[in-house]
Amino acid sequence: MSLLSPPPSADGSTTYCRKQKSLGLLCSNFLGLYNRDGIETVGLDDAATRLGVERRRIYDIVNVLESVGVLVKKAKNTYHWLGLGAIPKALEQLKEEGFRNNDEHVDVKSGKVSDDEEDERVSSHSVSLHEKSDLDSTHKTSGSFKSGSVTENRKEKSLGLLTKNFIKLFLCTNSDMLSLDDAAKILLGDAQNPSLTRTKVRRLYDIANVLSSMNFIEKIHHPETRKPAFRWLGMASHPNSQTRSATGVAHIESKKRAFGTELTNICFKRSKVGDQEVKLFDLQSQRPPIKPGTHGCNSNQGLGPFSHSDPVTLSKSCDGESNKVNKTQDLENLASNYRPKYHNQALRDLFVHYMDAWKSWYSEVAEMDPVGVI
DNA sequence: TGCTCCCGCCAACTT
DNA sequence: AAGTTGGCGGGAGCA
Repeated sequence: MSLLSPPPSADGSTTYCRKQKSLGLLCSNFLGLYNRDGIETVGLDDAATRLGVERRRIYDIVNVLESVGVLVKKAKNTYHWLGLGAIPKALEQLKEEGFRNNDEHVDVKSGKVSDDEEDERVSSHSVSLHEKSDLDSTHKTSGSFKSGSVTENRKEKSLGLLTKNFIKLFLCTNSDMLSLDDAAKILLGDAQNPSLTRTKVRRLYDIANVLSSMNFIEKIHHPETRKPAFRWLGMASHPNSQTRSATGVAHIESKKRAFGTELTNICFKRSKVGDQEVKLFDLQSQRPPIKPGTHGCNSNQGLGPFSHSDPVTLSKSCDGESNKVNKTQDLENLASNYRPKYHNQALRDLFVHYMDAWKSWYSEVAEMDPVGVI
């Protein structure tokens, strides 16, 4: 049975459950499947078969993951797996790109601007693009595309580019929270065309679900407008960060669906599952289910992209003190293995900052958690 | 009832 | 020409 196949219910039939099919869950399962030692390539057909979904959905996941550096296209149907360790570097590049493009912004403005930027100008929302940083545009990133070509147009609207731009909004601004409306207006098509905007918002939901399943962002509600918003967790994901709990954000433990944050493969009945929802198997951590309301092994999950435990190095959680030591060593090995060799002092400092933050967070978690669990 | 977002059509693109 | 990729929007699930 594939990972996403619905189980038979008591009467032998299978009940359709939308959550089982969510991109967020698919992403978690995808990472659970491939995020381990020895994985070098990912075949799209293989992934689709093993995850029990059609290829189309794999494209969605892969495009978003490629944007954050987890994998890179190698050949037709094949991706090279870089792993979660490549994420910090990818984020740094996005951040750098965002700021760099912001510097070039004047030049961009004088010429043709991307639809994103154009959108920004016609948009009535309050945040200027200069404050929000620039967004990627194929006009700048590729000279090989003829201006106005179908290819360029298609590329401009790609899910991958959209993902990068979405992340840049968080990385290159002071605010760590974006309302759904603002994000859509900044990132997506013609704000004066409701139809186009609606379409683009759908894509934003797709991206947000994947990113939230990886704990890059979380869905919240704006404290004033109560409108849905996304909050960036990736760069400030440890408890020491004041931004995590002291922003005054109204954390609504959403009674609404939170696609992408669910790791539930199983849903016996549509709705009504609610609090009694049973997590049969947490693929993300490769661990048995945790009852709702308890913390146990999962108490510290969900703190940024690092939190997506590598099944190989972290799956032995809950095994006691010796594993805590092993995990620390694993993490240190991981950090040293993936430590970028920055020649840029600023980047080096930034990386050191992240490492310190991570160590600080980890040691705090280790102290809080007597059973050696992340 | 509006928000959310899965699904699959089909056009663009690649081999 | 056949296969791959992925934009797009209809419409169903859900609160």
